[in-house]
Amino acid sequence: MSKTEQTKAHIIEKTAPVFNTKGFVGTSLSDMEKATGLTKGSIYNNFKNKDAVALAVFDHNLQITNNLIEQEMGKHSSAKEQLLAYTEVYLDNTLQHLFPQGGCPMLNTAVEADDTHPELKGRAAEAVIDWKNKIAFLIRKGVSEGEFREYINVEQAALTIFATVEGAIMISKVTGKVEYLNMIMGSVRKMIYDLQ
Amino acid sequence: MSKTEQTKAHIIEKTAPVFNTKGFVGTSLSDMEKATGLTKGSIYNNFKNKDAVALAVFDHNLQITNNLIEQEMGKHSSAKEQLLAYTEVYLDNTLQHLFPQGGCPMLNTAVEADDTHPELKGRAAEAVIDWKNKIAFLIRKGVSEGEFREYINVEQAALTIFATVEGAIMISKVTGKVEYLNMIMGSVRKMIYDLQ
DNA sequence: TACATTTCATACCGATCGGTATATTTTCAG
DNA sequence: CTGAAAATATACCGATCGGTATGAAATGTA
Repeated sequence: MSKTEQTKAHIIEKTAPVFNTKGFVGTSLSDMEKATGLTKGSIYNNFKNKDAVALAVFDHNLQITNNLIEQEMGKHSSAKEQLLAYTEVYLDNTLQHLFPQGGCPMLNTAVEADDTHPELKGRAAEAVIDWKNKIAFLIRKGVSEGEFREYINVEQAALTIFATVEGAIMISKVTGKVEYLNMIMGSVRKMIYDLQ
Repeated sequence: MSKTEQTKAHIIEKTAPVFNTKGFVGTSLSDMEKATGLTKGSIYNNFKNKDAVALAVFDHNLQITNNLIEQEMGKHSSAKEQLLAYTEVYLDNTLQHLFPQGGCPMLNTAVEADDTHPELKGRAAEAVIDWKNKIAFLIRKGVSEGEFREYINVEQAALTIFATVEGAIMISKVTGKVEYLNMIMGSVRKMIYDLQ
């Protein structure tokens, strides 16, 4: 790994939590200097501008989330248990441990970039659709393997599970009540069981 | 209504959509000047600072949302139909008409103020709990009137319905797909029917 | 209608914003 | 070990940030 690649990775890793807590407009270059221990000159030698860092950071945060969840899913083989593993990640507060201050990067970016930053919005939209498809794939797998009943509206079920999880994160973060997260996740588990 | 009260109302009304689209940090005083047609001097004669305007704007946006939904609910008397009216508001895009660019103020504020603005976060948390309680109240009403089955975990059901709706708004806004909103709202309707 | 009060605009404040030109240091291949 | 290239720091840019002191205009009451 060349020096440039090292520094790039360093900038991304160190600014990622800042972007995830303060948002894109809320994160200044001086914040980035503090987080990285580097100066603007150095940061701008590795990235074209703040936008470029933000986009790289989003990809990074997303990858962390995806890796964690897919790792948990990998521990199981049946569709039902893999879907349950998805909710387990939030129940155990594992994700909260990875993003102790910022919450879900997908949710944060989607809500902020919505009407302000088309490029980030596009990335967030891709990520959302990607996750919808992952959940849908698992449901279809469960159907074809006889684990779930037939005639499920797969898209609808996948979207609903995903929406409920993201809503749960918002609610529990803003109220500070972990029990809310657990209760809603209980409902999501029931949704998954009801696919049988 | 005195001049001050008129101007205050004018500032709140005109800056409300700006705050809801650009967020708190993303909205500058010059944005507020443009939106109101007033200068800083005038704005600061009516409000202590930007924070004070933002808080008043949040209350205003919340009131608009609440008024609309409660008005729709008022058209019905049974708990089930009142709950369905809650989802109807989003299905019909009525709320989108009120907030054409910004989406749900509760969601936006909750996500942004989360780790950055304790006062706004507090307001958003209150609003979230308030809505959870409103939904819970309706469910309890349905139970006591024999419309819904007994032994429902009311808090859980209320939180789940609310979380799913907010998640749906996020997903459909960022992807630009109204059909996603409609599909998830279909699931919420089913949740309500399943209370019977 | 006179006049004190309040509302609003102008002009300004220091601080910080994102970004860049340039000098200095570090890296690394020959 | 040398020297060119790359990486980093310094110093600076104009613009804008949130906020304020002060003077002009509108308001409302006696």
